[in-house]
Amino acid sequence: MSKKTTIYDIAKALNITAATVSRALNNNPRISADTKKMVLETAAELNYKPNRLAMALKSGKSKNVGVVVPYINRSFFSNVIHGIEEELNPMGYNVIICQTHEDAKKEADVLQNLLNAQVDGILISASRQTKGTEHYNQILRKNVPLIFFDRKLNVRGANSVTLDDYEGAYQATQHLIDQGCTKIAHFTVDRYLEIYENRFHGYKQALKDNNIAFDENYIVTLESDIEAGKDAAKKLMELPTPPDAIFSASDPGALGAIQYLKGIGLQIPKDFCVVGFSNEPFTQFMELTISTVDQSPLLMGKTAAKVFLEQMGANNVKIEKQMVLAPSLKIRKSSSRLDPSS
Amino acid sequence: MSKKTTIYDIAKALNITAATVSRALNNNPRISADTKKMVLETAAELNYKPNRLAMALKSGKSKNVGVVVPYINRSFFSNVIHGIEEELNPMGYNVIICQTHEDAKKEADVLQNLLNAQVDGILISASRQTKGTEHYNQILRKNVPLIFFDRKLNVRGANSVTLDDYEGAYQATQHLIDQGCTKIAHFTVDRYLEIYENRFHGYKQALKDNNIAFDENYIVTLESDIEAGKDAAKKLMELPTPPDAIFSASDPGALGAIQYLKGIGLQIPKDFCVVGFSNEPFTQFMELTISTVDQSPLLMGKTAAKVFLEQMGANNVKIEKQMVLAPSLKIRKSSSRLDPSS
DNA sequence: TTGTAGGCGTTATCAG
DNA sequence: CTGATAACGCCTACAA
Repeated sequence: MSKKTTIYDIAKALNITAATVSRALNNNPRISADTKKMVLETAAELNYKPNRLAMALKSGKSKNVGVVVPYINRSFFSNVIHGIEEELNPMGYNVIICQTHEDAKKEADVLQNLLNAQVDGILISASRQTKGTEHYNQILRKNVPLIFFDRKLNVRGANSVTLDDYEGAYQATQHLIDQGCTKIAHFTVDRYLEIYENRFHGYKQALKDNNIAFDENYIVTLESDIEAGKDAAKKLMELPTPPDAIFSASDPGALGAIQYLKGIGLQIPKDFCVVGFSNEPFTQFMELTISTVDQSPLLMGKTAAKVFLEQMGANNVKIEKQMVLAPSLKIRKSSSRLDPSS
Repeated sequence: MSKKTTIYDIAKALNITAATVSRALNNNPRISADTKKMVLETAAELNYKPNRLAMALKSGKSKNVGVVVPYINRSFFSNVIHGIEEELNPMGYNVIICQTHEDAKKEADVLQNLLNAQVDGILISASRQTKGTEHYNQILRKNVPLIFFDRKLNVRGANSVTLDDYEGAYQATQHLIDQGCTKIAHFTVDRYLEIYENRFHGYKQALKDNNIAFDENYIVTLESDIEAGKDAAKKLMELPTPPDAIFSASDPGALGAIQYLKGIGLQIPKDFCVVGFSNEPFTQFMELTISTVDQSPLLMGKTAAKVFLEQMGANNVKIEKQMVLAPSLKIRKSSSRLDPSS
């Protein structure tokens, strides 16, 4: 029972040839109903399962796609992956997941590895350290579809599915202004990445549209973690004119800030308002729930997957699609002065 | 540049045969240093990359392993996967991740799918609905190593890496008793699964060892989510003799209970102590940090991966290993009457 | 409708 | 040390 049964075993059992078995199994019209039935029956009896490796080698299609993310254990990314799988598994694709740990070298490695594994496509959210685009061109040169999601780089021939980060940041900032905040600081992460750059611009534009002067001192660049958020908030509060609100491009940054501000006796949202970005689960679990911008990761994953499927469907026609999803501001306690409902 | 270069291309370029090229590439001793050098050089020039599919078909080893979990977007599981990848990627394995959504049928499907994809092994945390073990036997019959982690079922020939849930529960309960609690309730999830059954027994034994009577009314079975936790806490507090502590087998359950208890005016930990299980990230982010039992998911993943590698190393020798990891109680505010630090 | 033969890219077993 | 050949499991012209 250890040896796997092949189409040859079926052929032998029926005194026919493997080619005929293959046709029966593939709904090839050039076969009689009788033999087809017999083949199907004995295939079931012998518990035949096709060897995907052989099919892949023959067809040049592995039915595997690579998904590359900085970290798998981040709510946003694992939910995007969830969306990708939901769309791709029913179409017979398996998903190979790789992490870059925000390391450009590691990213190049896993991409090469995926290429060697003959994946049919690659969906990727670029690592923060990635600067060049040569790895990506190499993928496209091999005619492997490349789809960026969330963190894109500008690569000709690649598709992308991103959030309208500008709009999300604009809404978040406008919301803070609507709450009566006038000295709004901004936490950014890495403006080399479009997503953070766009959030910065959305923030800036909202200030401008409300005739609030932009103050460079209110911009802090920090890692996306709680400790960094605390430090950054401390730094801001030591300014001659400390801010009265923070729009953070990351949720952990927002949480750290909140913890620090409460620690020095400020009341949120009465004295100070905070809005984050990403809608990480913990933002809802806190007693003081945190306002944030939802990125609909599930939808992003599904959309990226659909773009890939289109690409596969289009015979040799190169599609170059840039999709942008709408953000959704979640107003919660950390910024709700006017309407204090959850 | 679209066509991939094969060993034949290298052979042609050097006027030698593909077999020789193969030997050069594989550190086969039966080859001259000269030709080897030339092959390596032109391989680099032509940008040759081995086709893993072909190697897989030839060798019968795909260098892929399947990892099956209920949900990928749960901190515990995504960290286990993280650990698995960290161990397996350096050994040249790719990880194919599948989700069951706690659905036994889906689980059977993905397992079959992984088998068809010729994975070299399967690491799995069983879905809650899975009752039979026939799918698993089928895997073992094909000589594909099967390693359970966390949620195991008893299958002969399979390996497992689990947490000492009994011990974790015992420690948690003993800790509550040490805080002066005497009427300790228990939230369980699904006692068909060993992990929950063991947590239940650990809880029970700790009571017994402290001469506290076991009360069936204090046992509530609920889904692992916040709303269910609230409902369950409500139910408990409506008992003639409500409890003064809860040991919850899940963190969301503990959080829901805390939210309900605070809602009715109880002070935690002064009036009521709560301990959860899993050390989900949010348990540390709350203002009222939640005591919980850490399952060291990263270590669990690495350990499961190592068991797999051992299995692959052992030539035809069947190993059947049951590894048990030690739990680690994290004492936080939700149960710290005596030492109010952290 | 079915059989034959060749090939996908690689490696292993023979000879030479 | 190197070359020829077969094989892994499947598919597909082409021929019968």
